[in-house]
Amino acid sequence: MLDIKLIRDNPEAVRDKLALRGDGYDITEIVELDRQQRDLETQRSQLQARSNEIGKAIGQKIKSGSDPKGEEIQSLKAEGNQVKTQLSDLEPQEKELKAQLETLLLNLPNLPSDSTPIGKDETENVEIRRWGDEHKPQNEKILPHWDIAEKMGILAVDRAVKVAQSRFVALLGAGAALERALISFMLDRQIAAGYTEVIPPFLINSASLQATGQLPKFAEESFKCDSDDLWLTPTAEVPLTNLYRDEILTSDELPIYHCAYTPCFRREAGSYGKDTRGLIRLHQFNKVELVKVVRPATSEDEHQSLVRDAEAILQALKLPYRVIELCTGDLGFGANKCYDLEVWLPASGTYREISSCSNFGDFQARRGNVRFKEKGKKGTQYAHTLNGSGLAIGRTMAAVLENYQLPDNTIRVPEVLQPYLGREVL
RNA sequence: GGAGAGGUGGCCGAGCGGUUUAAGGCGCAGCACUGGAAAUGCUGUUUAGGGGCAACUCUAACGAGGGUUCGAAUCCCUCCCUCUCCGCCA
Repeated sequence: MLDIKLIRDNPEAVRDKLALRGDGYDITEIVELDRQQRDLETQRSQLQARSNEIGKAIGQKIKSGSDPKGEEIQSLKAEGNQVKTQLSDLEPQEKELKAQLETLLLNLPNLPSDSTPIGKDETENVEIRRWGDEHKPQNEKILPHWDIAEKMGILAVDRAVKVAQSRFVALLGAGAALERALISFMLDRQIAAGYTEVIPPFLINSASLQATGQLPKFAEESFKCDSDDLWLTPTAEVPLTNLYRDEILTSDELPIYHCAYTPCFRREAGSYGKDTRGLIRLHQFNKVELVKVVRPATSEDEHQSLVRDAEAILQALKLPYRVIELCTGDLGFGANKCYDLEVWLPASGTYREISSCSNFGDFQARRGNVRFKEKGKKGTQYAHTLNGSGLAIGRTMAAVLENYQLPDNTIRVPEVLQPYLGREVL
């Protein structure tokens, strides 16, 4: 959520920044509603003050022996009633304005950072660096990961669809073992890099989803448990960031680094027909996520190191990848700056997103009321939140199945995974 | 799921219709005392919004939301959460 004071004081600057994301964001109504709301608030609090005076005066007069039925008190009561009538007229108006304002603000995306490249859509994203060209497999007859997996008997698609529906899979035998090895490996690495592991709830309430930005705008992307105010987690970003919702942290608690393995559930609405085969786009997938809660002054550096922590996994697995910086037109709703890591998938000859590392600034902290207090300083400040995949497991599995494929339809196990799997070939 | 008890400031805990402007304690910070410390004393110690250049000032908040009243932490209703016992359960 953007700071209403920022919008109030610099509407033009906010407008210009939002325009970099594309059309359709208008703050005119927000500015106007804010003005009306403050007018009403001033009136209301003056009436309230008078009402408090009257209440206090009656109390004192009764205490000092006045007749509660006497004329003096009766006329005060009459005035109290009159004030109350006026208040009961203003209050609902102000409430309504506040609710409208809140809705508009919740639907407004974050402002892109000054350093985010300007562009209209994904075609104008910027490649920052590339790693591991020397590890790209030279074999030209590499099977897509779904073919090799079915040949190996480690992936059951049709049977999983029978159990759930399309875009669900089951892993068997070495497939399940590889998935589990990847999870353990990634967690171990990120813990060694300084992240504290968390196993959070996988069902999440609405307030949490609103804080991180999935609600209200993107309700159709998540699975909801109908009879409860609970949703299946779309990413561990939500439960991890929300651990600190409505808290005032002390400055020595920051920075907070968390990593977590969770399954992730997404409806993938609007992507019918896209990536229908394999492990790329599923309603349920596993992910190891990184989340940071930091001081504002450090968040840009923390963002860079977060990206490096995610990259370290790809490097350890010797999977070729590139780092893309998203342009203003492709930036996610809550991010002010974002890098995607894209892994090389040789069967299709493309790079595919395997991690997305975003800096949210105080956008989520404001929605979720995550604040901290600097020792010796007055008042509180919003923390900055960041997160990134470290990494998406299913897509990593796909990348391993393709980049480590051997001509005899077996898979060489990446060196760093061998201790987890106890073998060199699957 | 059944029965009961609760939810008050950073923490403990009193208050159960009117100087509560939330007692008292603990903790924390500053000052005094001290060679230094402990102990002691004094002072201070929430958050958010509005107005003001500022000093300051008004409003709101006692789990959440409604209601009764001139006035609600206190009474009524709904919901959420915690604890205890019983049942069920990995």
